[in-house]
Amino acid sequence: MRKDAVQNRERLLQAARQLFADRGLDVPLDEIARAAGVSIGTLYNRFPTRDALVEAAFADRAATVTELAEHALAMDNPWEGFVAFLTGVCELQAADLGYNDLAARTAAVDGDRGYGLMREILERAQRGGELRADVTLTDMAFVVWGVAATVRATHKVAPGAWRRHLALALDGLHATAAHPLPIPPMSTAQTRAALRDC
Amino acid sequence: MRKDAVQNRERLLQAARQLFADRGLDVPLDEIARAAGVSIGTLYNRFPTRDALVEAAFADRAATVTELAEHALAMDNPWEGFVAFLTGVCELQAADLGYNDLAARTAAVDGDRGYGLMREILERAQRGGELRADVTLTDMAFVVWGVAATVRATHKVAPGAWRRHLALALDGLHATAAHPLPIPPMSTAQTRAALRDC
DNA sequence: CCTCAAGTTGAGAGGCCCCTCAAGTTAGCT
DNA sequence: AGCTAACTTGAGGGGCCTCTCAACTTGAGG
Repeated sequence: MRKDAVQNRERLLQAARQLFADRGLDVPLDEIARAAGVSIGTLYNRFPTRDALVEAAFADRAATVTELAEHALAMDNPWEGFVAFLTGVCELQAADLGYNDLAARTAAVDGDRGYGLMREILERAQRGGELRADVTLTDMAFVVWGVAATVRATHKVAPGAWRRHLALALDGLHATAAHPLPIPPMSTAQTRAALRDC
Repeated sequence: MRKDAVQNRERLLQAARQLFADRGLDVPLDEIARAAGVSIGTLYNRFPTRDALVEAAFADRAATVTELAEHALAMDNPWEGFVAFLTGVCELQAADLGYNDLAARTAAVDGDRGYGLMREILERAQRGGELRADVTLTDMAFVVWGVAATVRATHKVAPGAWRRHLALALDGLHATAAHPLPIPPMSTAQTRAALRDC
């Protein structure tokens, strides 16, 4: 790849990250091109689809989440690790409307990457006895969807409100709170499908 | 108003209710007109803005919610009343993607109407000791936003999944689950503003 | 310095949606 | 039956966004 192409790619990614962060994943692409000081044609040269751009813009996050997960597993108290992990992910969401949108389409079940770690975090916390035994990995989607919705609604007027939402959700996941759940968890296939359509 | 105008209004409302229910609040208006067998111009004659149409289409819901609230207050067990009310509202959301969208912009704090009843339901449940004492009316927005997000994501592939989400949320609202919350509740002004921008 | 593959450009076609308004139609009164 | 205010119509202008492609420019190897 020619070096000017590399540079343009980098500028596009930076502009995209900025605009995604400020306004969510559906910023017009021509605005990103303009912000990058590059023509719309170049944007399409470097990133043939919006998804390609989004993926490239947030490529680093997978590693970040993995770090969070490892850090969580390194904590002594399994429940606190669980809480720390979810809090960490939600902090990423709250800090970036683009990632907030993306997380809602990606949550939890992305078995491919470091998310296998999430299963460990969850199961360890269950073995520790503080996380209720009847929740599944797929239930984590509810947390992410919920917090994502709260972040979207409140980021302007009450940033940080999601922390209260998350705290309430976590209390609902604590073993001491457990009442029998009305229906079985979603299958991973269902969850995957649900994530797909936003 | 001329009787053909009345008839067209009615047809439009029916078409709108159907399409809103199936596809959410942002169906193209011309599609609604087409489904009603009427021109787009007529739609604009009857309903000058999208909001006017939405409001008319869901005018009955306020009464339904009030009924739910009264029914909840008539229950012996305050907590069960609280649960029944939230479940009822969420059932409305799950049954109609349009109302699901609308609820997310309307939740809880709409002091004007029968929602004053919601405050009663909540406070009664707190006095009863089963609803944690540190939650506020504004916290109900988290439940509605969360369930709305889950309904949107899962209605096709796992309808009913929201019941599990709601059950977990409710467990988090139960007094036995209460751990200190990290931040104070949103003010009603904040909540109102948050509801405004989606 | 020359060359050409690699890269850039931006106007424009196309899609979707909103909203208007001048021309045509009709209900319902007299 | 005639009249008029009320109503309907739908083509069309406008905005916004996506995506393409023929013409142009440039980096870098020889």
